[in-house]
Amino acid sequence: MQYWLFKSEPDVWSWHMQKAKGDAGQYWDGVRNYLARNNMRAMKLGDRGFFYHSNAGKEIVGVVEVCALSHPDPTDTTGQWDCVDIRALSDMPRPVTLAEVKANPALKDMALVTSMRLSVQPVKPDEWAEVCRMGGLAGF
DNA sequence: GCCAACGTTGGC
DNA sequence: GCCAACGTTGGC
Repeated sequence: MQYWLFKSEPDVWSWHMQKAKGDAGQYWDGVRNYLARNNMRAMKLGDRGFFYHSNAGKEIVGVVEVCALSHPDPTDTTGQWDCVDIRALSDMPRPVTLAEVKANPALKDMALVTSMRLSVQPVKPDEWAEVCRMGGLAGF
């Protein structure tokens, strides 16, 4: 299993809205960046991801699961952009802020810090475990 | 609202 | 294929 991080502006698509979709999940549309697209193409069913609120928020608020493999983005007319579906699995008991991530030496190489603008990022297993620990989340 | 970082576009 | 101009993202 691999780990990822999905960024969303809460004004556009929030964790609250994601959770309201329940187990059916939601396709992650609107990605128009090749690296982010390629990351989604590499995802497998059951891969886990953090849900991050950019701009307003700047914190990791929950955990999601990939529930549909990469497929054409329904909002794209050019045929070159894809998306996966994700569903909410759990809240972060304590949201982990960007400031906390930056302040933690163990997370200094996290893509959230080094590739600030990438909207769909890979997360290493040790980074995943550390963020879960910081957020008070066990069993993921 | 500003601006730095950085990805994309397009002229050559 | 290089690189300058431009547009967008996202932290502050």
